[in-house]
Order: sequence, then C-alpha cells, then structure tokens
Amino acid sequence: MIDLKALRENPDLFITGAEQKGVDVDIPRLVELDAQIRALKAEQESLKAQQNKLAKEVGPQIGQLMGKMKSATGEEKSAIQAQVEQIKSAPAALKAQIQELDEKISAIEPDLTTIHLRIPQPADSDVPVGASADDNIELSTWAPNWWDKNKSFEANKGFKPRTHIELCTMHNLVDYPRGVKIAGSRSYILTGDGMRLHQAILRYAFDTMVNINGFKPMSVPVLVREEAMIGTAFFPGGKDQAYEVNETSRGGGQDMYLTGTGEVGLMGIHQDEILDEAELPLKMVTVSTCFRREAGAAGKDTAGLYRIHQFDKVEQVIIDVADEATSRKHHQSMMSFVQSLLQTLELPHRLLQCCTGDLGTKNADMIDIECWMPGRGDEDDAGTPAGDYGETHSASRLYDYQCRRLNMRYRQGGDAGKGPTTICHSLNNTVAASPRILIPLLEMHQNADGSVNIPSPLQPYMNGQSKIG
RNA sequence: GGAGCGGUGGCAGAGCGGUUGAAUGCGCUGGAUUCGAAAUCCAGUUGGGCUUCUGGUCCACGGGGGUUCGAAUCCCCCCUGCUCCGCCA
Repeated sequence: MIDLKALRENPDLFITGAEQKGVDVDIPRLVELDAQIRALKAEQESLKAQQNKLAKEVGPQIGQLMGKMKSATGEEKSAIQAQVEQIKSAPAALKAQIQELDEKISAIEPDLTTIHLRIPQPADSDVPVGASADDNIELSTWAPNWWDKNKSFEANKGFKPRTHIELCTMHNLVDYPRGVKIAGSRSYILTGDGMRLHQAILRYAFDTMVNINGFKPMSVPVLVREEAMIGTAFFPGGKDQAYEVNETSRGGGQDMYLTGTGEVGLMGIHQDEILDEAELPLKMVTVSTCFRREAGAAGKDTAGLYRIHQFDKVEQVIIDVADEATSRKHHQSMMSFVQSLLQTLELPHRLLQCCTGDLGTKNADMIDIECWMPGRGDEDDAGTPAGDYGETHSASRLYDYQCRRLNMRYRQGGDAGKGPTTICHSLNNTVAASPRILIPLLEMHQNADGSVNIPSPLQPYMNGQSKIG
C-alpha cells in the first residue's frame, strides 16, 4: 500500500510506476476521491466539534433540571420538561447533518480503498523498464569449475542428459499417476530417495540459515485469514492464485486461505506492532508447505516437478528500519546466502534483474536466481533438450509497501522511547523451494549410467548416502 | 461441539450512561535531593487522521452496527482469550 500523502504530493510518480509495471489502475480517480473525502471529513469534523462542545454543556444542565424535576409539582414539572427538550434539540439537529455526511463518505470509501490497495509500489529508478520476463537482464552467472556454461551438457559431461522426469522414473523418486489420482493434475508423490532428497535439501537450507546466517527459525500458519493476505499484499491482486477454504458457506465465521509462501506467516507475526528499534533487524526463516492454484498456467510446464500446486519452501524474511541503503544491503546479503548455498551444491546459476513489468505489485526491486536445468529448453532433432535456466529463487525488496499494510512500525528506544513511529522496511527471498530445486540437483549431478551423485552437503541428511541408483 | 467468564494505555489493573483519552500501581523520561547511588519527592509519558500548524480539531477502551442530547459503560453481530465438559491426531 502506498502512502496517500506521497501520492498527493506527486501523483505522476505513481502513475508512471503503474504504467511501467503494466498495472491498469485509475490513479487520477483516487486523487479525486481522496480530495472529496477529505473535504467531507473536514466538514463533518467541525460539526462534531460543535456537537462535542454542546454535549459537554448540555449534560450538566440536563442533570440539574432532572434533579429539580424530582421535587417539582405539576406545572413546574412540564415547564422543566419543555426546557429539557429545548436543550436537547440543538445537538439533535447537528446529529442529522453528521449522519448525512457519514452516508456520503461511506459511498466513496469502498472505491477509494479498492483503488488504493491496487496501486503498485513504483519500481526503483535503477530497475530496467520492460514489459515482461523477456526484458529481464542477466546480472551474473556462476558455475562450478567442472562446468562450462557455453558448452552443451554432452560436451561438458560426455553423454546426453536425461531429464529429471526420466531420472525420477528410473529411480522411482516420484509417482505422478497416483499423485494425480489422489489430488488431480499437477500433483505428485515423492517416494523413497525422492522424498529423502527433498527433505535433505530443505533441512540443509534451513539449518544453514539458522546455524550459519543467524536467522530465527519459525513455524508459521499456512492457513490464514484474508487480512493476512491483504496485509502482505498478495490480495487483492493475487486472489486467483490462492486456494480458498470456504468456511462461511458451511456456517463458519470466516473464509481462510492457503498461503503460497511462508512469507505471509512470517510477515504477519508482527502485524499491528510497534517494534523496538534495538531489536531490529528481525531475520526470520521458516519452512512451510506452499499452495498455488497456478490459475492461468494451463498447458504450461505440465510435466514434471516444475509447476505444481503444492511444494515446500524455506523462506527468509528481513524486517528493518526505513532506510534505503540498509534495505539494499540486506537485499544483497539475502542473495549471497542463496548463492553460497547453490555453490556448495555445485549448481550453475545466474542472477536475473527483473524488469518493471515482471516485478509484481509490491516490489521496488526483484532479482530472480535461476538454476541451469539441462532438461529444459527446446529439443534438437534427436530429442535432446538444449537446457535452460529455470527460476528457483526470487529476492524482493519492498521498502515500506508491505509493512504499511501490516501496520508494522518501530520507534527509537522502543515503547519507552520518544519521537515518531516509523513504518518498517521488509524484504524476502527464497532459500530453497523443493521439489523444484530437485530438477537441477538431479539433472546436473547425473552420471552416464543414470545414477545421480548426491552433493556432499546433503549426504549427512541422507544417512551418508552419496549416490542414487 | 456444549457451558461459564473475559478482551481497557508498554505491562498490571480500576471505571460499567455525562468535563474519563481514561484512576491507581509498575516501567520509562526529565528534574529536585545527594560527593555519587539507592530510597524519597515533583513533573512528564497511548496511537492515528485532517489542518489555514509555536495552534486547532476529529477518531480509537478487540472489530462492526445500533440505542441516546451524550457510550469504555446499554443492545445486536463478529473476532479472540481463559476455565470446565465432550471429542480427538
């Protein structure tokens, strides 16, 4: 959610920001509604001020008269009664006017809120302007010394690659048909070593974040209220992407939503709180099951483990003071955690600067990390895929966009401190999302006979096993 | 699922229709006292919006609606916590 004050001062910034992100939202209309509602409220407030003033005068008068009334007789009584009614009439007249304004205000407010929530955070000026993922820019690449990214898989390793789908079948790592039987398309069952590898990478990623990078381990709800989805800015825009548990239709108090990322739970923790500056930055990590409808992705990446409805993800979040330089620094460090993780797993990858059209509504900046997946890309005449990068991580820098919605603030010196409260800045990044990360793990570390080497950091999590198959 | 009792400022905890945005205590900040500290005393200490901003004003006592000239206080709905019973991984 953007700051309305900032919008008033510089609407063009937000209009341009929305255009660059390809978001269709009527910002001039909001500016207009905002002016209207403020004028109405100002008018209403001055009436309320009069009302409050009168109420303070009227109260004691009535009290006094009521006192007199008790000892009064017949005629006196009705005279006092009339006086009381007289006194009451002035505030009553004000009340009608206030109510009238109330109606005007509530006629405008829903519209205003709807537009307000949809205005995206303008991208930072150093984010390249572009329409879609095609305009993203490669920032850097990394590969282990045994891999030359300019050569084909076969040229690097001396044999043609099997896709992860073939490898999974070969070693019984995944059971797709039975997964689909239970839960429909894009569902799967990890079996045997498939499940073990899945758990190993999650544990490795989680432990690294906690033990080495000093993040606080958390378990958070994945079934949440709408407020949490709106607060974290996944709603209203992304409502199509979330599974809904429709409790109200069976008489429950509220509908719930399955989160598509642990970010929702982590960010929701300190909603509506004023944090002590001394306890910042908050660095938290969680591992949670993520649910995505993948609405609109029909026919895309239908095979394999790439695009699925349910997966597990280790997610990192940082909440800190409102300072651009600090946010940028955290952004870099959160990416570096991932880079070193991928390096220890010997997975070639690249950093991709997302352009404005690919940022999403809430980000000022986003950098994706993509791993090389030999089984992706176009196939040649012999049916061998060329390989391609596939997104495995996404590092977002949000400034105060999310925390403003969540009403998450901090103050110097904490509760006892002085000075104004300030809205926090937040950032988030994937650490490891599995089973998608199994794709490069299996495909990159496969041998000519189809067996797969397990990277050494994962071996302790697999009871010392060094190879699948 | 049933029954009962609650949700008030950073915390604890009063108020239960009228100068109450809120007693009191704790905490915190400043001052006095002291060589200094403790103790003591005095003062201050909720958040947010609008504004013609050394000021004015409105809103908020879980959330929303209602009654009333006036609501933290009465009524309705929802959320939520605790206790007991039931069920249960």
